[in-house]
Amino acid sequence: MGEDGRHRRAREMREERTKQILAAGLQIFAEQGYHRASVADICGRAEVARGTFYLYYPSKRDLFDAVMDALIRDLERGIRRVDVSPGAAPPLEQLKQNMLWLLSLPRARPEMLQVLLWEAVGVDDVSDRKLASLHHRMFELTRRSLETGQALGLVRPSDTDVTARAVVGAVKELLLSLRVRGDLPQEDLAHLADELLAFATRGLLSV
Amino acid sequence: MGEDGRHRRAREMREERTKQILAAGLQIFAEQGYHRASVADICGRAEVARGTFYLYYPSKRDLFDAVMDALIRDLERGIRRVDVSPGAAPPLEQLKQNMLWLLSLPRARPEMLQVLLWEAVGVDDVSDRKLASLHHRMFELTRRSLETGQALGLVRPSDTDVTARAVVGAVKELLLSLRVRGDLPQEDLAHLADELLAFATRGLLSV
Amino acid sequence: MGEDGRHRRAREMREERTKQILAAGLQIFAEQGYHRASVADICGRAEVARGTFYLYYPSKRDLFDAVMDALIRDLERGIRRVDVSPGAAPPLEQLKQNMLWLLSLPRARPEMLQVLLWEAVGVDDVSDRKLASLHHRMFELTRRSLETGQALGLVRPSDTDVTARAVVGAVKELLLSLRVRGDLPQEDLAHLADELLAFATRGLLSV
Amino acid sequence: MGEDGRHRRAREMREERTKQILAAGLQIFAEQGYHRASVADICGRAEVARGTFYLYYPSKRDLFDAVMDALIRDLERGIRRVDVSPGAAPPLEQLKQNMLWLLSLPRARPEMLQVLLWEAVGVDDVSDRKLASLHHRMFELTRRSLETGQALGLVRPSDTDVTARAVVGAVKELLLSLRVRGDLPQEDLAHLADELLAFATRGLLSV
DNA sequence: GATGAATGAGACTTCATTCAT
DNA sequence: AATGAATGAAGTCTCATTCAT
Repeated sequence: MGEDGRHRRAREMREERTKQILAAGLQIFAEQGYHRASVADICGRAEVARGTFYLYYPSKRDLFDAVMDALIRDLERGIRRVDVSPGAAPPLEQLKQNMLWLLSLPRARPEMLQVLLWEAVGVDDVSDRKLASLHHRMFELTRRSLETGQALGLVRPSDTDVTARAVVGAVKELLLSLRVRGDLPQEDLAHLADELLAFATRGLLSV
Repeated sequence: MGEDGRHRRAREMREERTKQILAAGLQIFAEQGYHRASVADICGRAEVARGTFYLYYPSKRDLFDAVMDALIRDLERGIRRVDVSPGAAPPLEQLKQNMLWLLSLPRARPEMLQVLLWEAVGVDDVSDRKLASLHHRMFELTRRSLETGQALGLVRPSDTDVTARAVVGAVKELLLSLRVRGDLPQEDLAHLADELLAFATRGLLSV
Repeated sequence: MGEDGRHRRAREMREERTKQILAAGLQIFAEQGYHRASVADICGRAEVARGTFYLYYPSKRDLFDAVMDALIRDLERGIRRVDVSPGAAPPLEQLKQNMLWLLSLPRARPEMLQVLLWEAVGVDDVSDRKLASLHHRMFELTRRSLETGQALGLVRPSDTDVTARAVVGAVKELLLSLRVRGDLPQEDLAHLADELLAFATRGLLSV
Repeated sequence: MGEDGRHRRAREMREERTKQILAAGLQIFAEQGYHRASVADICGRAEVARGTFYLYYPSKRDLFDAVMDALIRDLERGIRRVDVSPGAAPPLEQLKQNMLWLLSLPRARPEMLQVLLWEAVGVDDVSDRKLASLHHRMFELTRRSLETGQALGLVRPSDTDVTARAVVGAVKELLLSLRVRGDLPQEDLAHLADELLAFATRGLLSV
């Protein structure tokens, strides 16, 4: 139908614009943080007028929510739950894959980490809850993995509530420290992952 | 003599007020973060007029700096460098003492952690630099301890650049997660410290 | 074409608003002086919101500069340098024309004189420099005219540094005194000009 | 009486302090103008506490009034009315004396001129009225002198309303221009006075 | 009387959001 | 749908004046 085609076209353009503003928001929020970023900045980057902005997002706050939601979705999409079914790759190998993917983020998606690990922190209650919730899922994923490992006899008995947090914290910290050093060669990522896994699996003590 | 006394009195009162406003700022910043906290809020908490505020701090920004400086000073004061001279307590014991002290902070100084680990993040370049600097010192402290441990044969060979970050991250994460649960019994702290140390020293794998 | 028209229209409206606020500023500054005039007053007179003001002028100070610049431009535009080329009107006649134009200002542009001769005095260093500069140009114009007159043998020898100032001062004073009497008939202006010129040319003494 | 002595002493000290603050006010107002001068500045110069200020003057505004009043009194005290009684010095000589005294002011009392000719201009309605009133007395003095001169046949017929203003303006202008050049030798004053009187008596034209 | 810390009204300015075109 | 000029609430900071000591 002509009607349908026109409608579809309109919808597609609308989605296009929505994404365009979202992308601009991501960039600006990553560069300046929520408070220093002005709606004018974002419109400038998105190359739309200030009024247009409000046709697509009800407020600066809502755009920030959308940016966070998109980042969180992308982040969680990349993480593979460890598969312990018979025939799957060894759990440690799977872990390392996850680790490598995470460690690739500072290079591949620097603004993602800049926003999720830094600029979104303490913005307001809503964003804090979003972060807490993301964090909680990462933590639970880790904790359940550890418990599975314990059930399989791979992981020594421990308070997974504590150790899962320690693991999550170690990873976050490494990502945070990579966030600043702009460029690091791919080979190093493997080294980092190895070191991190060695630390997590065998600890620091010799023998 | 009388002159001296009057001067001393005046100075003391000035210091008192300075601290009073600092304390109010700490509370308000911890509760609301830098951006949502208004000078009026802080004055309300400190029970002084708005003009009074500016007799003691040149601006809201400067008060925030002072708050951060005080917190960082308190934090670093509490951390004891591990003493490896003969006759000192065993290094792990010393580490555990540090850990226990840190883990007591969510209870003893909840606003300290709220500000240093959360609200000060991403406020502006100055506060970010302060945090980065604090963080760097913590990291270096840890890294040097690990290197000392390696030299003594206690710590297995590893890239201390990575492992030190992992350790710092694990501790930060635990503090961050304790920050929200207001009340936790003293005995648990020892358990947490033990678990954390066990994780860091022996890793996760069984055997 | 349509693009051009829209742009031109927008530019015109912008210039209109700029002038509208400039005019309001002139009125308010003339009525109240720089310090008692608030941005709110000016916006009230211009019938725009406070925020609108800052779309057109970066600050109250800048508006005052713009007001002064416009007044100074208008003032200097009205003054004709005396033409001594052969065939030109007699110098005294030309002087009288200038004088008449100046003397018309209290009626035609009362706020101009109110601001330039009164309210801008002592506002701050920038405005003082602007006034000094205007004043200097008036003085030099007068001094050079006197020197030309001396070269032509029309003006008696004298220290033109002194006499030029005296002339400028006499004119300023007359303008200042006319500033308050709102209404005076046009014919009087000719009388004033005649008296002033008679004073300046022949002095006070009889014979 | 002891009582009397104590009271007198107290009164004298009060007057002393009053003058001390007045002097500080004069200096600060001359340096910075009314609006930029803060009560704190004045107290600093007077070496009294801020509270003390208000024991002697009800407000900054009132101090400014007092400063102006003192300056105006000093100024008018120095001006001698031309004495036309038989046996008195020739009127022009008396005029020159007045002129010389006025021209000595930029050196002798620079702050007086700075305040009366510049900083007090446009401060507010009260100070404007004071200036207008001073000005009016100077004008009337001049006008009556001219009329006396006309009655004696010394001064040519003219609209004294205009010429008196011209004379006052010329003098003011010269004072204003001297205000800035800090140092000029005493002999020059005579020259200036001569030039000014020559201008006023004989005008500019040759023959 | 002297002090100076405290007060709070008031000014300027920013910027998220609205609205007429 | 798109524009961008206009809006005005809200926030920071200054400084003349008051008041407890």
